Amino acid sequence: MARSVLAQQPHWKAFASRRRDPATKREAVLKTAAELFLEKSYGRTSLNDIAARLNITKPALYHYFHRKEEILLECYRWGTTLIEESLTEIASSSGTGLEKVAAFIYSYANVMTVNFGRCVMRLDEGDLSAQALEEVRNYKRKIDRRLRSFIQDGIRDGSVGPCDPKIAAFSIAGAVNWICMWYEPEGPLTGEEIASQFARTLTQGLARRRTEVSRRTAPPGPSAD
Amino acid sequence: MARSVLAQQPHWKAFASRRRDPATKREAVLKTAAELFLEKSYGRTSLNDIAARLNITKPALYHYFHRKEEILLECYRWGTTLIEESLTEIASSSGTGLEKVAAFIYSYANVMTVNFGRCVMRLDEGDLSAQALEEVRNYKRKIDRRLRSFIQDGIRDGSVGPCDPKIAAFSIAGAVNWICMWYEPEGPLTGEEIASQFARTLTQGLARRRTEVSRRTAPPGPSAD
Amino acid sequence: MARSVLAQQPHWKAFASRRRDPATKREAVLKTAAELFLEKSYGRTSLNDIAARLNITKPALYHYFHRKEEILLECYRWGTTLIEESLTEIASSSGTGLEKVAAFIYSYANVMTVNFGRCVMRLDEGDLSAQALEEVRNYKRKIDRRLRSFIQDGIRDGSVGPCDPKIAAFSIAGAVNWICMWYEPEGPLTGEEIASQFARTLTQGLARRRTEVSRRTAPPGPSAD
Amino acid sequence: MARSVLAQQPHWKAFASRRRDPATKREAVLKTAAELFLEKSYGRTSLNDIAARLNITKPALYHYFHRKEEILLECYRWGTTLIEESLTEIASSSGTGLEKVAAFIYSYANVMTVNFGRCVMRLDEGDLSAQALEEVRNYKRKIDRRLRSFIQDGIRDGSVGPCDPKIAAFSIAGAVNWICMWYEPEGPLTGEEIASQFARTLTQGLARRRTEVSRRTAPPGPSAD
DNA sequence: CATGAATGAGAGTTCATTCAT
DNA sequence: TATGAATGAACTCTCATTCAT
Repeated sequence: MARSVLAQQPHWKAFASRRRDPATKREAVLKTAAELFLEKSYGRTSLNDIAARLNITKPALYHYFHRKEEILLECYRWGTTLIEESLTEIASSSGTGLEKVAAFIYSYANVMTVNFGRCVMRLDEGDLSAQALEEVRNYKRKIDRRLRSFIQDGIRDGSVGPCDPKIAAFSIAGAVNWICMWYEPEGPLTGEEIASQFARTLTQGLARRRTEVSRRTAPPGPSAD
Repeated sequence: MARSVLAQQPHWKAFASRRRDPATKREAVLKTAAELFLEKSYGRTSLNDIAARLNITKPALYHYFHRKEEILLECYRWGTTLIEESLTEIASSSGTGLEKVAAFIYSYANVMTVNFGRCVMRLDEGDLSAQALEEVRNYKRKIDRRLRSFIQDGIRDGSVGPCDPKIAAFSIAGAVNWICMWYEPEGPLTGEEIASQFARTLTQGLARRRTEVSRRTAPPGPSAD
Repeated sequence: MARSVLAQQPHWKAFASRRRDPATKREAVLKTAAELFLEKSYGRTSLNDIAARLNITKPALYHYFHRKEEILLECYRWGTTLIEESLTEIASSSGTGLEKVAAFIYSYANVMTVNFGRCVMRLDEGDLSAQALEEVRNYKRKIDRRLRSFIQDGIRDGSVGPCDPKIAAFSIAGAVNWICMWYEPEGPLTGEEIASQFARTLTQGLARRRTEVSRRTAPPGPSAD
Repeated sequence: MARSVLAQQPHWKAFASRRRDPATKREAVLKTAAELFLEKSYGRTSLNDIAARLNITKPALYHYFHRKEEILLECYRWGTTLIEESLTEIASSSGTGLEKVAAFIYSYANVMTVNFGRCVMRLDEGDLSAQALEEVRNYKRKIDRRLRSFIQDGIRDGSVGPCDPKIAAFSIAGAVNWICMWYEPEGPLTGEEIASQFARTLTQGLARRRTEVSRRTAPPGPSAD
């Protein structure tokens, strides 16, 4: 199983032939850009860098995007779409609030190991124009609200202990968001491992439980035991 | 109680007179730079921006720093010094591993609400030269090792449940680090509130404890109850 | 006969059309730069000066050279190539040592009246990077060694009187090098005149010969008598 | 015998005490500046460089000179004075034209091994203001005229063979001037050696004389035989 | 479609020079 | 007399963006 991005089809192959789906090429630009933005930040990534890695010339990029910032915004959009998809799935599922939180952590952590997902939380919002910033901020607020509502569900149904949902949501989301800062696709940890461990640590806490038998809230997905 | 930096003496006052303690001026440059770096990122902050906010001209900055990057590195250093101080204090204290972890979270979270502390975790390492990067990375590794050792202490002494210390440390540190991304000095939450809530949420977990009576590991500092 | 550079096609004509041989344009940049470097020195010649004389803008120069110093180094290279060509021709010719020295002076003096040749000896080596300096110095050493070997040939074959070849070479090379300091393409003296007179003065000396009949070592090229 | 400049009293010692002849200090500035101008060129020598080598501060220099260029001009003046002195001495002496030429070469070469003398011929005239340039050019013309007149004397009295005095003067002056480009005070050759060898090579020429007996025009100073 | 060429704006940095103490 | 501080002007270099082919 090749987890390496480089081991996959390199993105510039999409530009090898003149006759190729323009959508495919656009996507190739986006994937390459995301890679570079994560490697060197948006500001230090020049259009030349992107073009060079795709084996095309700089102005060719302008066939697919009007401005540099548009590339950036599109990266955000792909990333947020990924998150959105898993969130709506969880919200519609049944279970206790704590179970939903655990599911949230698990699937959100997974997204944070994918380039587009990492972009959403890692790239500097200051590079977005006012309008684009609005869009992205809205989106992030939505995620936050979802997580808080899961926690409140849990408080209500008794699966979550008493706490300030706002701060609790910040701590959980922060832990997961931070994954995008240290995760390396080539590294020793798989997304699965991280996701399930995070789900357990954050819901159960570090402190030893009185009785370790009664864990009703196991993380979804492959059990890490 | 003025929590706002802007409510304090504005930094440019340090440059009001020509003969003034140079150390004070240097510090004023640093504080202003930190502010701007957090507002707009290092890359988008020009020396002109810093100078303008201090009511001086760009080349005047070169009396206090040799290169722009030196300002950045110095911000990192002030921030890491803050962290270091509280860390050594905790390490030398007695208590269970879990208590140390809680103390770590509490005091680290507080640092993350101070500009220099925020710089350490929020600014983009890619802006540092190879050598400076080495220095900063070393420092961060040290923090991570400390936290892991506290967790291992806890596993040994039974205060912490079984877990992978590496991933657990990542999740806790991540949650706290992320504070620097959303915390606003002007915002509604004080550093204290955040710190104590985080310490509890992360050590005790979200899930309701079987019996809420037996919490032996209360966070240090003012109780948030 | 137009000896003036300015009377020729002005270099900026190469930039009249957008699609034009890039090599031609690069060469035009180089010739213009050489002119300016000789007029005002490298340090006082700004990229704007060069661009202005070519009727283009400053950043356009970066299509042809990566750094300002690269322009300088390339001037050196064109100049040294000119010298090299004539030197290898002489070295392979037959004749007494003195004849070779005379031929050296003659052809070297001619090069010193050409802009690129003048650059080699007139421009300040301190403007070169360490690596480029190495390259240029190597080259100059080679010239010096060649001249010394001709003199030693002459001492061996009896055509040159007894002397320290090192100092003799310095004096001859110095006289010729200095041409680049006073020669003006627009001036009254042609390269030919200078070259042949120099060849005779330096080989025969100023002092009147016992018998002016037996000059076996006439300078090559058109006789100046 | 310490030929090294550095082995002498370092120039900054002149500034060790507050009470010191201002003229001495001015001279120290000048000597230091000359050193640096020769090492790094005028353009690359900053006032800070000069001040640093003298262990004083930059604005202190403005007590002795009004503008940077004034320092430069003064270096030229000290140098030209040195040349002037020896020239008038020679002109007033009796002897054949060739003897005067030889004496000229000998003493001029010696000046070219002294820092202020080197400055005159090595520094870039383009750094002088229009007015200062006029002054220096005038001076150089005077030297040239002197040398030409010696040669013409020689042609008239038969000690010099037939030649174009202008070009002959250029070649001789050039050879000597060039000394300032390669001479190193720390190097293996003394000024004396260079001067006497140059005088002989340039007057007698490289070619072997029919009879080496009849050299009537020996160089002045210590014989190099 | 695609590209080489060109540009305008702006960055960090250096430095001679002046001001205020 | 001497100095630390400050400035304005200049320079090299980078880059997103547009034009012309």
